[in-house]
Amino acid sequence: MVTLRDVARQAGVSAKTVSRVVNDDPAVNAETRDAILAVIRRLDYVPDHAARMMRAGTSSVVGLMTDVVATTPYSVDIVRGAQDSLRRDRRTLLIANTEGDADLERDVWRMFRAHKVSGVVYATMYHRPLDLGDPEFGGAIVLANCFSPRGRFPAIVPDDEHGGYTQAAHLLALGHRRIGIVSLNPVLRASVLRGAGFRTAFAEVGVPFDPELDRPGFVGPIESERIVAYEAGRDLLSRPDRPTAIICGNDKIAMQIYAAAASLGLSIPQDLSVMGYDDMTVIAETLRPALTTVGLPYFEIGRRAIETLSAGTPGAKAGIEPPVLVPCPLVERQSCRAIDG
Amino acid sequence: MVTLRDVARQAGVSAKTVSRVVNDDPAVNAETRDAILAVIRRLDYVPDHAARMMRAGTSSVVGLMTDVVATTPYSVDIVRGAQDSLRRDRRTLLIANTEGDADLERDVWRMFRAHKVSGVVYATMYHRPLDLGDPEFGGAIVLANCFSPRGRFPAIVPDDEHGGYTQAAHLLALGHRRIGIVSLNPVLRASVLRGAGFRTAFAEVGVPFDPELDRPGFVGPIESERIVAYEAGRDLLSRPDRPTAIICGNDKIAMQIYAAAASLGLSIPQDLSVMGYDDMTVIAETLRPALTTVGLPYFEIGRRAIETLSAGTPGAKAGIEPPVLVPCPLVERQSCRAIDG
DNA sequence: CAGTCGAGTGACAACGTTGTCATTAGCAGG
DNA sequence: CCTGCTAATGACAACGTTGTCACTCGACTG
Repeated sequence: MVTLRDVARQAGVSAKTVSRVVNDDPAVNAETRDAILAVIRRLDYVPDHAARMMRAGTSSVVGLMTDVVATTPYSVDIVRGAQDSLRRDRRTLLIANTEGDADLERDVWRMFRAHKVSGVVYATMYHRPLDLGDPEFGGAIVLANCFSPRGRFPAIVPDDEHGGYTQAAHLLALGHRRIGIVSLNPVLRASVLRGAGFRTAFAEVGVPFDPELDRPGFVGPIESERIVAYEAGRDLLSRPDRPTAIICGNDKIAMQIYAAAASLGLSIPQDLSVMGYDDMTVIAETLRPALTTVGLPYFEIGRRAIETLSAGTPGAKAGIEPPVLVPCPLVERQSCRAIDG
Repeated sequence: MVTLRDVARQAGVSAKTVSRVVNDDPAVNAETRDAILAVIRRLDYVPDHAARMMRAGTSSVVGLMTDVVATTPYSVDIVRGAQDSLRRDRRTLLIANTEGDADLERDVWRMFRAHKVSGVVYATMYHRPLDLGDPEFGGAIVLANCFSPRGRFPAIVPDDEHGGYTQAAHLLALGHRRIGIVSLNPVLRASVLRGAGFRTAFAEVGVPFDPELDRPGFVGPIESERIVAYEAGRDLLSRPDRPTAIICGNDKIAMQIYAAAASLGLSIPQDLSVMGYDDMTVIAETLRPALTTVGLPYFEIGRRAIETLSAGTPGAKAGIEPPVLVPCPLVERQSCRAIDG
């Protein structure tokens, strides 16, 4: 292994001078610097992270803790977003997931302490409140896709309310007035927020919100919920005054609405416009016609989480700060069209 | 920060003795050990990773390098599998992705060296050959979901050939004889291997392989390919001698086959059995009827990769060793049924 | 009883880096 | 010429841990 001293010996300078060059200390003669850089390249010297970390008392590694990665496949974009942001200053990501186990979580905090990570992002795989307890962690903590009830930690979450508004507003702008809703499990925060968004949009154009047209697409306790969007869709679409558009709680629901429409001989978007949520490309781009939907900005959430960390919130905040809301963009494809006449 | 010396002082012993306790060295008096453990718990002492790493010259961290995480959402299960295996010996995962950029990849190798990772898993997001060049990395390297052309590194890959065999054999066992195929982009290795699997299964029951019934579901260069499974499906299903079952290259293709069948008034599984591949639960469990498919064992691949690392292959192997094949299990749901008569 | 052994423990150095402080040379101002 | 200054560099210690070696103290062997 090539060390600072090896480089120093080869370059005929002291270790400290090499250290200065490595750390971009301006107090080094230009010629000396060039000579040392040449030796570094020749020997392919890489500074030892362990030694730096020991001296510095902190490391260039950021911890990422997740609950369950499996549930929504695209939520890993939080990880990609975080990495994208870290790469710029050559920092890296130490990842651990807790699988929802409290003991494991405590171990992970300990491990993060052992590694002297400079900060921790706690990311959940669906948007929810999170009580972090007291992690006894010295560095900064940022929540991604979740938020602490009393606002103790900075949090970055998707703007579900505005996302719901976007769904409804787009269909209303296309002239739809009878709009069905097949929503997420109502226990989910996202479901509640989006509902509020619908209502705002409906109210803005003076369309009454008809509870008859609002059905849950999932039933049962979360984690073991069952999707019933197909039945809900058939039900809505069999009504004499069937809706001309359906807002879905996610793209899976939309997928079943497509099937329900097909089973009743209805074509999308001629007879029915469908609006999804999540922008799971696997579904949205594969459906025929491709699905117009609202995206979950996971990548951006991950990126912002790291930036918030770097901005340096030292430890838990005493005051209450509301979560940062990241907008959910409309992704237009072919499943919505303007209503005739 | 609580150090070994703090614990030692509190317990009235030397630092070395505490070190022994922390490292499960048996040469410590039982009472001394208990006393020290009590102090450790009381002070919540966590051994400093940096210092250990510096002494040891290696760390308990394993590097995971990926090309592009985004493409297939479930391939992140490789990460989960790896973590599952690492957790047992309290090791952790340092993750970096290269986004396919060679410069970035070189940086990542350097970073891994700086961190003295004990080994590296290189995971690709679809099954493909990978030429690693000469990473100048001292530790063990294992490939996951990819393999080096000359077998220089141990590799763990899905057994696509047997997966293809499984798809065909299951339908043949149900009595199907006219079986259509809508396959992956033929440039993919998986596509070739599975094709060989089909042929074996067909040959075993003496059914001729009809190239007329074999259509690509994707066209165009990879990364910008276009899915045409819907058209391929309608085409196959409009034939006078239409197949009674269709084998799909993945679950997205299956999804379009469902749509194609619906557009022609055919019901699944009464009129047509459909067999997927990948077991993307988002699709397979949401389709009506739920999709019978073959799973990609990403979790297991990740787990085995770590185990292979731990088994300790020191550096690159000179000899050629074939990749380890992990079976792709049949996941039965409701989209295939026995043929009448 | 002297010598040997093993169990238990501690002193000390070393890992690679960087902060602190000291040192040198060169130069401007008095 | 001396003082005070800056730019450039180096000597040294310290970060927290653990391997090496040495030590003590009973117990056992011959």
